[in-house]
Amino acid sequence: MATRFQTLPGFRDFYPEDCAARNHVFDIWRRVARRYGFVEYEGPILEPTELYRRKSGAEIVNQLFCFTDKGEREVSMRPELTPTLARMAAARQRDFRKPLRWFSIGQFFRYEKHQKGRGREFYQFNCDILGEESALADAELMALAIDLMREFGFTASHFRLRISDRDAWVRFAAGKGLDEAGVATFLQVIDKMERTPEGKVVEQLGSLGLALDEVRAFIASGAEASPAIARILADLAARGLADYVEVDLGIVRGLAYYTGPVFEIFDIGKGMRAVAGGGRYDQLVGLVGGVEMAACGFAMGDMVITDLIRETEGPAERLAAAVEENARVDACVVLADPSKEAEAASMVQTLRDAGFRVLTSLSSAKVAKQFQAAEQSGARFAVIVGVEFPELTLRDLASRAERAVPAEGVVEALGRPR
RNA sequence: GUGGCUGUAGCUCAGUGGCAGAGCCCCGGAUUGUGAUUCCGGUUGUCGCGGGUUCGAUCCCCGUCAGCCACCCCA
Repeated sequence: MATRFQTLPGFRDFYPEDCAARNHVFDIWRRVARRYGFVEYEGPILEPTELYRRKSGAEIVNQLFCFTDKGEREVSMRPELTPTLARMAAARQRDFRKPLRWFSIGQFFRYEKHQKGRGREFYQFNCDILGEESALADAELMALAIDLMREFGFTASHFRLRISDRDAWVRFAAGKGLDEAGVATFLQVIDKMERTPEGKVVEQLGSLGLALDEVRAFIASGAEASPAIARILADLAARGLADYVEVDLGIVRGLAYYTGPVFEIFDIGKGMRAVAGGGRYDQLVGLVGGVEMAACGFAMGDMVITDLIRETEGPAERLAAAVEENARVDACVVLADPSKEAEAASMVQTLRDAGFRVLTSLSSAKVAKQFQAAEQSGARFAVIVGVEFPELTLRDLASRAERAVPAEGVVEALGRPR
């Protein structure tokens, strides 16, 4: 037997139904982003490995799909878009009025072990505002993220957007006398605090000269600890989105380059998965592109959100409707008399020109077969072309009712293309 | 990177230390221009791969690869 090929580990085939589901997600990402006045951009899928090393450090290379190309260049399949965005924005920063409101939908690659909600290849929606320091920019992104979820069909009972602020933590740590390295260690402890046994947390904080109680008290202070968060909360409340938001200073997203407010969207089911996340990164454009530019943004991957949609009543129905619509057929033209092949071809073209989705048999199948195919296609109508042409028979495939229609009246008889 | 579970027809899965199975799907047929049901017929397997035990292994053992799940990580 010949070798059976299958996808590489962590890579996916998208059969038509999967592709329709993927496009449903893409459609909503794009629709909501445009509603907020964002414009779409795209970058290269292959970048110099150094671009990611610069941003994230040498150890990142272990998680990259990287290789040496035929020109001896060290290159990587992109694992994320932010460094590319920073380069692009910096390179032509004088060409654009600030703030930039840019979004992108693209495919990314990470050399990791494949598991639920995570593959070596995935699609990600990226949405960023560049050249704006106000916390209202952060709030705008959070509102957009919430509206994405609502557009998928989720409600406040399904998810929550949790807000934190790296600045608040840095001020807290500095007030306790921690140096830069101490702050970094401290933030990692906070990041894992929820999943770490209390005794170990006490020990870790103790080695930094901190007590668990004072850290907990700070987390409990919520918005009072951060003017930026207070501003964001007020803005989101004014938009009527308060129900979707909560302050949780315990949220600390891989704080490598975040410099201010950060946020994540979590599903409230037992999964408690993060479906989106982002924050402010005012230093990164300077680091990568050499031009100082304030920036904030967030990303949402396709795998977790699609899992969540399929598991949730409401969003799942919207997805199913989109998949069904994708495969919809309006009419099948049935050739009942072989001598009318040319007339049938002409009829097919006329209907397609009018915007209908039309199928017809590509081989000389028996009429019974053609009807069976028509029924299985899900078409609403069969248009029967036979000896009586230019008179046609229009058959409603669901009700099985037939009526005679002149050839020139078929487009009208079918109604409007959807 | 660590551990658990699973690999048998295109799909979902039975099965037994002694000839490889079912359902579904797919294809063809049941005479003239109408779909369902039904009936008849048909295709497809290195039983994931490699080794070991055995007279004989799809079955037992070891390894390996792949998938799923949990942990680690998560820009």
